[in-house]
Amino acid sequence: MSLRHILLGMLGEPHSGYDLKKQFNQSLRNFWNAELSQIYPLLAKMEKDGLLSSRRVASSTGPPRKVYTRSARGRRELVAWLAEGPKVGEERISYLAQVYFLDELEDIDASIAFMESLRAHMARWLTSLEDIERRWSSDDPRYPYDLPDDAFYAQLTLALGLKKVAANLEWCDECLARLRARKALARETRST
Amino acid sequence: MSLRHILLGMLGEPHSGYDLKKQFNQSLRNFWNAELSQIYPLLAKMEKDGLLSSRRVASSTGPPRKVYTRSARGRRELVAWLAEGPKVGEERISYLAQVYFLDELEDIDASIAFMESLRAHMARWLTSLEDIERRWSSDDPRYPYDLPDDAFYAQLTLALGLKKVAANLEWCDECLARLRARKALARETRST
DNA sequence: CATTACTATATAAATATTGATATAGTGACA
DNA sequence: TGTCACTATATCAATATTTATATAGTAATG
Repeated sequence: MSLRHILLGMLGEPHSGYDLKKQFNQSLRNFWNAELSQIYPLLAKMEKDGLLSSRRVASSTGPPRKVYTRSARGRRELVAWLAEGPKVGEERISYLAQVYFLDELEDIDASIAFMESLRAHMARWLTSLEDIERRWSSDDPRYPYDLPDDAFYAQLTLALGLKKVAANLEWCDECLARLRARKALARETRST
Repeated sequence: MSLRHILLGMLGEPHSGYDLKKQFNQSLRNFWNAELSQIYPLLAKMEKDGLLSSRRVASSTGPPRKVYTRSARGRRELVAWLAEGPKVGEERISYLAQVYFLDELEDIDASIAFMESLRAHMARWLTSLEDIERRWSSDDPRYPYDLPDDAFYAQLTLALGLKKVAANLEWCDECLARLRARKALARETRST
């Protein structure tokens, strides 16, 4: 499991469950997502296990917030996870599984529609990553060089995100070209 | 959930659970993995739900195999999943989460070691994808053009895999260059 | 004929994850 | 005052997933 470790990483600063969910939606989404209904019980369990501590904080905008911070033990567990080395080979990419079985659609136009939709998703995703980059670079004039540690590593993940989404977009275009060629070919074959 | 649909996709041809696991290890691994202990009960459940049918087949190499094939209903469910459009935004990439929190390691040499290990993983991965491509292209002289439907779509996923892993590898090199520059900078700063 | 390696199926227990739903405070607006 | 939108915390039930383990046949080796 990684969510446990991801929360430990996020809780170097105090945050409430609701806070954390917002961070997932804004940036961690790009490599991991979690629902509130998973976050709340996990925070409670991790506190029971001595990895986190919590306190109530009054709020001006709503009910009192329960903010968590990681303990020294929590930090050790996070560091141990990083020290184990990169966890490669556990990736999960649903849309690729779909493409793998796309021949089941029979109708090539349906495949083309699928791929156009995927392309649109990727284009939106790219825009959102570019927005993040713009925001970060206007927040910090040193961007992307000479950043403090946390921003430095976050920038690295963003850089990979940009590269990969751009590769995806290119690939969608190539797929569409090949699908259309295939469609034309099928038409010719039928008419001869 | 997608494993259910992935199994439906794989069971256009009859396969045993053991078979399916081998296919995961060989190629689906690149976008999804599953253990035997998940596959067996799920196959049983899907059969109970009328999505699959099974029969026992004697084997010359070991105990009798239980092979499953999808039913017409199973195929409809697969097609419905594809028709819903691409499932984007559910990706899970553990190693990127790790990079995001790599600043917790404090010691920049530990970060460099992490990234070198990641680079080695990516290099191996790239080799294995290139092997698959070589195998496919020697199996089918028409590769990668003019392929039958199933091979055509499988080839598309392979093409994306190659693109993304290559992008990852490039990115690792850039990261390493930046980490080393950062290390040199830290040394200078300390000595002045 | 004992051991090892490989093929094959399977279950149990523990965890993780999703999807639906409940509850409540605050601020704005009609 | 009612109600809508938003912030916030939380639980339940249903599923999905991982890790460890059990069982057995076949085939080759010594």
